[in-house]
This record gives sequence, C-alpha cells and structure tokens, in this order.
Amino acid sequence: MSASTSDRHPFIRRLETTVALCDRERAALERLPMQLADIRADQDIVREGDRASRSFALLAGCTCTYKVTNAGKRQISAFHVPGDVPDLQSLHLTTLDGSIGTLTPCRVGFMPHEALRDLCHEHPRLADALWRGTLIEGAIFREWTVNVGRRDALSRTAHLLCEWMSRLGAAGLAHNHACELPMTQAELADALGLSTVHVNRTLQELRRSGLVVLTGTALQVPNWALLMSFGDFDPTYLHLQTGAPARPALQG
Amino acid sequence: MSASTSDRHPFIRRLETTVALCDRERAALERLPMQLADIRADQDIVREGDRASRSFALLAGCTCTYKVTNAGKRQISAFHVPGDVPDLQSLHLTTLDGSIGTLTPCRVGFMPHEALRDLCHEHPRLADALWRGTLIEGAIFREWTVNVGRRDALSRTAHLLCEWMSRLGAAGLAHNHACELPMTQAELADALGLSTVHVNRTLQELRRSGLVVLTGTALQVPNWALLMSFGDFDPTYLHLQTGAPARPALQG
DNA sequence: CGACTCTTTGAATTTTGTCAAACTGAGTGG
DNA sequence: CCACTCAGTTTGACAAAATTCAAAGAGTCG
Repeated sequence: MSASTSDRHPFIRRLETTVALCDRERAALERLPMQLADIRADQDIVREGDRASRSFALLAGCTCTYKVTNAGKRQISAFHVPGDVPDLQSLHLTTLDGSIGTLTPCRVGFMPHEALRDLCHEHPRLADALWRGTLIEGAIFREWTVNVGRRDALSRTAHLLCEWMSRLGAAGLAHNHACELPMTQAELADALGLSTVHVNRTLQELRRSGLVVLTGTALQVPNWALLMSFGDFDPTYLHLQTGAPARPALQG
Repeated sequence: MSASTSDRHPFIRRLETTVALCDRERAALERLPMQLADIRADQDIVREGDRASRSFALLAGCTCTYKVTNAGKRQISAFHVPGDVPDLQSLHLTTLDGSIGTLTPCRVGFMPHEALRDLCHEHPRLADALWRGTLIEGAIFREWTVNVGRRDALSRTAHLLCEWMSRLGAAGLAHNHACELPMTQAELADALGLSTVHVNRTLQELRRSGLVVLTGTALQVPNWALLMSFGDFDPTYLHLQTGAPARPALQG
C-alpha cells in the first residue's frame, strides 16, 4: 500500500510549520516513496539493535520510544504524535539504540533512507526542516530529563500532561484544552520514572484539585494557566511557531 | 583571536570519526571563521532564552547544559567534552531552551551561523556529519532519561562514570580506563537527579566496592567490565565508530 | 457470563532527601 | 609562616517521597 496525498498530510503539515514549501518541494514530498502500514496497539515498529534502511512517518495514532534496563524496568523516553518521524535518527546512525512501539493502533508511512537522502540533497531547505525536527526532539529529551530528575510526582505529571496537550494541539488534535490521553497509567509511569501505583495516586490528586478532568481516555484542562504553572511548564522548548498556523487551538 | 589549525583540531577530529574528509572539505573547515575565546570555570557561555547568531565548538575543557526549575532545582541534561558543539541546535532553533556553562576553564571557538549554513550547503557530507552529531547528542539525552528514571543511585552513578570515561576515551583524553573527573559532587548530583549528600554516599560505596578509584579529580576504573555491568552500561547509544580511529584507548 | 486488562486501595518498607554541623585542603593576606 | 577563608566533602539523625506487595473493584470484549 502506497501513501496518497491525504495519507501523508500530517507529515507534510509538520514540515510546513517551519518552511513555506515551494511547488518543487511540495511535489518532491508528494513523490517521496512512502509505504503505508497499519499497526495494532502494543506492537514494536522498530527494535533496539535493528539496522534500519528506512524511517517512518507517524500518520495516525501514538507511539513511544523506550528502553528496558537489565533490571527489567522500562523507561519511555519519548511519546510521538502524528507528523513525527520517530526514528529519523536512523538515517545517520546505523544501529537503533532504543525500541519504538505503538500505544494505539497506528498508521505509519515507511520511507527508504535512500529516497530521504536524495530528497535532502536536492532540497536543502527540506533537509534543514527535517534536521530541525530532530533538534526539537532533542530539546524535548532534555526537558524530560529535567522533569524526571528534578520535579516531584505531582508537578512532573502535570508537566507531562501540559506537553502532551501542547503537542497534540500543534498537530491539530486538541481543542479548548481537551484531547485524548490514550496511554495507560503503567505507560505514564514508565514515561515519568514512577511506579504505576504512584501515578494512580498522583492523577487522583490532580483530579481532586480540579487541575485536570480525566474520564476514560479523554483529558480536559479547565484552567490551562493554572496547570502550566503547577507543572512548571514553559513551552519554549517545544519550539512551536508563534505565528498563526502552528498552534491554532491552544491560545488563552 | 582567531583559531589556528591546531586550535580547531578537536572539532575536525570529531568530524573525521564519521567521514573521511576530502581535501576540499578539510580546506573548508580550516577556512571556517572561528573566533577563539578562553572562559573561566563556572561561567555561562550561553543562557536560556538567548537568540544566538553563532554556535561554539568546545576545543578544551568541559561544559554542561542545564536548566533550573521554578522550585530552584538545577538539572544538568548533558556534559560536553572537547570536539562537541554543544549549542549547534541554535543553528535551526531560534531560542535557546537551556543554558550552557563551563565546568572547568575552557577554550571555545565561536562559529557564525551564516558561515555554518554556507558550509552545510556547499558540503552536504559535512552537513550530514554535523547533523549526525546532534543525533548522537539526542541518543545520549534518551539514555540519561533512562538512567535518571529507572536506575537506582548506585548503578545510575556507575552508568554516568562509564559514559564519561567512554566519551573522554573517544576524544583521546582517557587511557587505560583512567581520566579526569573535573566536576564536583554537587554537579554530579545535578546530572544524576540526586542530592549532593546521596551522591557522596554513593561514590563512597563505589570506592569501597573497588569499582572506582577516585582521588581528587582523577578517576580510575580497575575493572572496566565490572563497572559496565554494574552500571548497566551498553555503549551502543554513543555510536562510537567500531573502526580504528574512533576509540583508541578503551579496548579490553 | 467469564476472562482480561486497567484502575484503585491499604499497609509496610525502602530509597532518597533535608538539615545542620564538622572536617579537609587549597589558597590568601597579614 | 600562620591564621583565615572558602569551596568542597563527609557524617549523623530525621523526615519525606515513592516503591513494593497484595488484593479488591471496574470496565470491556468476545
């Protein structure tokens, strides 16, 4: 199955938040070979140690990057939302140093490295935009280290929820500070460096304080400014554009 | 003060671990405008919120990237060794989302973004090598999240020491598993997400077990394999070349 | 309904943090 | 050369945060 224009829209949309694409660039992106795949929840898309010859754009659904320690504990180091290219690093690093798995059913588009390299060399502005994407990912990793290392469970969790809402908002998947939160408490725990039990208690406290409304997989934030301050959240590190197109749903 | 060939050697050496430079590329690197500066210990080189028009190569000494939370706690998210370009991200991200400070007296070489952009567009292989460098940095961030999130104080600290030794080794600054460890226990604590007191006790235990010999600022590892296994350390994520030139000092 | 997974609860335990003070060693100025 | 300072390390006692273990509810899907 090969990706149509509408399939690859989240990926192109993401690039457009950085560069205004010219016709040539847009055409090259439309022409980029992209093999579609639909993947169930809780499946690995790539595994630690793999040597990849392609990367994938996440077109629908959510994935995470994780590692498992020798002691058998799992740490999630990143969540991904539609438009991300979670393993673009493998374009320049031969061996994957972590696994990427689905949190929900996902639609992904595999792009051969060869085609990506050609794209980059013929369209330097697209190369810069892709590079930029990996740099933003890096900025998020840094913030996660801060979050896990220096914030207590309560503000750490609040911070993660703020980031999640902001990134989904930038992808057009959050409105009025409401979005899906499709991961289990065990997955949140692995992302936060906490135990499942403690995440459960922490979420309860966030609910009790009225900071979040969590019903099933739906997250809503009644007072965004309050949650931001509670989670010590400053969105600078996400490097969302301040202009019109990048975050249409999260003002106020 | 402008950098001579020997000044910029650590920077070029690093690129050479990835690509075999042709004469044109090497000449371009030698010609790259680079303004030298010597900076005392405990000084910020760039600050969170800055809008940079240049990046710097670290030529001698050690620096760290850090953030301070609203609660006043500091988290170091990266250490840098000679050859690194700690703020290369600012080439594509307008606002710096963290500060970079010196741990020791440092020599750095500032490179204007304009010159770096020209270099990248005229020498795509150098662009790829620089991109690759930022991806490795990203891989290290991920591992730090795992370290801080899911390893107890003892193996967390051991892991950090393993990484430090490996990276200094790759820079030619470690031999026979001995190197400098120029940071204070408070700085280690900020990197590990622990308190200074606990780092002190943890280091004592590592010494008592004979895993490390720490005298002043000198670190020595009598049994490298043992420390690696103790720190759950797998160097894959550092993406050091397995070939001859990249890690000359750490076999065995 | 029954089998799951996911969430919630309670109690005991462990790890790590906090606070306060003493110790050490390398400068510094009298 | 000696007090003095200062940053860094070390120690002890106590407190707080988070983990672990075990078990009970809730919700969902076939």
